[in-house]
Amino acid sequence: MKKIIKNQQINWNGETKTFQFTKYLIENDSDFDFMLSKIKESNKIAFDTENGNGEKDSALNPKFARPAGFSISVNGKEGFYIPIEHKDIKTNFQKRFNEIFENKKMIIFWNSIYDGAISESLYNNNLSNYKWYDCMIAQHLLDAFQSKGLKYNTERYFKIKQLKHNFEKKDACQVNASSLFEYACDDAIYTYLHYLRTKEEIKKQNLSNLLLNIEGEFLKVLAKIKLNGIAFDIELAKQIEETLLKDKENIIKEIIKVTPQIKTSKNLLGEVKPLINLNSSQELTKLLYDTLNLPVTKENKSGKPAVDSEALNLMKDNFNEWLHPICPLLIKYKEIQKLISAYTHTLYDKVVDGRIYGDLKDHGTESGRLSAENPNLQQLPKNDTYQIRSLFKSSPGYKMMVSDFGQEELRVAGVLTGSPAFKDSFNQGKDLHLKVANDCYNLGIPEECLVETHPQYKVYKDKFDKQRFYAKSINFGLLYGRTAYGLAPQLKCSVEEAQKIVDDYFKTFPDVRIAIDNTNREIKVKGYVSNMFGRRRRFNKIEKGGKSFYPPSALREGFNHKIQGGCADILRVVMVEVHKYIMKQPKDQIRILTTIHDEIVFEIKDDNRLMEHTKQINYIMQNTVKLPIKLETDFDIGNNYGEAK
DNA sequence: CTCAGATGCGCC
DNA sequence: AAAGGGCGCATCTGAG
Repeated sequence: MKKIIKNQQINWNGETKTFQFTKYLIENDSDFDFMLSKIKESNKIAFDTENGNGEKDSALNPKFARPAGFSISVNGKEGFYIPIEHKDIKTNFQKRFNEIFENKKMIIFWNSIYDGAISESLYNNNLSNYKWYDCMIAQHLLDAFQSKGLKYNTERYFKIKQLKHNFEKKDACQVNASSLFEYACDDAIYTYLHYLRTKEEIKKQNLSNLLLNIEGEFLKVLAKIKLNGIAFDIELAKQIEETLLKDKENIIKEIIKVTPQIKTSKNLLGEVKPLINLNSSQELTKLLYDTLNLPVTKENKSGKPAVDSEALNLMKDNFNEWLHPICPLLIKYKEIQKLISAYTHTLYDKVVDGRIYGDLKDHGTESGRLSAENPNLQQLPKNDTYQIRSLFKSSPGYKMMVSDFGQEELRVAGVLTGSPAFKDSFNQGKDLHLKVANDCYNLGIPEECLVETHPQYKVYKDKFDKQRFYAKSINFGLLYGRTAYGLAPQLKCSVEEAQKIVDDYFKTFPDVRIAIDNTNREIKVKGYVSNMFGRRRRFNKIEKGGKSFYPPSALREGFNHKIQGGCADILRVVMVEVHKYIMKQPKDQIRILTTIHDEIVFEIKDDNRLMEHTKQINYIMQNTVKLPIKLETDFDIGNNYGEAK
């Protein structure tokens, strides 16, 4: 058994201390038995894996990676590396994987989604019978601002640089275990040390329940989702791409036709090409405002004339006629160009065995929401003419079922403010926006007619359409901290009139004003706000002119955090319960494919239990988190994401 | 060449 | 003092 002993100075609780680290390479069964004897007393174990590229995809995809080996530590002093497949050694230790976890209660990870998925995919044990403590998520709950890498945080907190290892060809399997094991052991050792470092602080900040019982369980669901992937229709994607490219060429021709000022060139095939790059906002600025002399309808963030679709859309005269025919054509061009660049080759390049394995990140946002990447499935266009969503389909023999919470943020806002108008509306099936308009502007609509199923409801809704629109604007503005200044353009009125509308609103619903003021006070006194699950969002003061204060954006973000972050944690709790239900069914009966903030996407076997599962899942979504305002869901079933909404 | 910032745009 | 919260990503641009 190879062994490395090192004494190293690290920062521990603010003091420099000398730690002795011992790192072992497990080479045979007697080494393995020795390791088991060394770890048997502990019920917690830090765990990390090293993997090579599989035949189909990179090591970063747990479904297709190849196991190189894994490392463990039960005390932050000794680390063991258990090799599986390396240039210099190949073992069958996969078969002894489960022995390592005997008598253990908690697994400590740095990025449990990955190592949890690897465990299930490559070691046939998804580790879900144990508690999970993910140090990366702990770190995120304590400090959302800083980077979340293990090495970065080791250097930051322990003031020591972890070993670097250059994987030849980026493939751990092609490296000798004898040269890799010290590096690999360090990952487990430092993961354990980060556990020791974060756990007291987590407790002190009342984040234990959130981290261990909510996040810990939810990460198991995310690991499963990662392995599931989602089926993608490559053939259809190529068809759509062809149409898009053809439409783009036609639009360009039209643009050239109506804008003779654009210089063109002919290539060898005789095709006419514009000499302007329509994707360059800089060149568009010159064209629109210098060459064509169009009026500036909107400025971008840095005060320069905007050339986005919104600016173009405003280039109309008093009779609502376009000031120049290029405007609508450019709007169309931008839409097509966006779809081509984001949803054709970039998507089907990611397909492995017919599926896309994107990432849902549990630590990507300050508000507690999930973020999605590679690709970002949270921003697939909706109702576009090219039907991009239909590219994502259910597996053969399955239906796609999508269920989303209706008006979730407004409901949580109602809970937060305790406003009877909100509670009353949602619990009795009333139209909240019309109810608010009725109270605010004394419309005199009988209360019972506000119920959406009442025969007179539609009549009143149409009659007071404008007032309802005002109320709706301000209800949604509430979620984002919108002021009269921002509300005015939307309501097409002056700032003074908008201010009057806001004042009327707060006069009618004082609870809302109080909730906002309380949040403001919370920020000033504590420097952070917490949502209903204890998740915090922290704020930094700014220094200006000798004064130190929280910027106005902090208030908007703080109030929004309670709502948006509250919804995000409701989703976590709900998905954990849905996942438990799924685990009780026969294998692969139901799969969670992804989630989009207030929506969960499933595929369910297309048999006689499809509707039963659908109803059960929706029941769980509505009833797991009990609030004074009930949660409701809507679902759709189809063969692809376009059909299932 | 790489990289970061700006711009713009898709979604909840 | 700013003037709507939360994201990811394609593309262009200029700097090094």
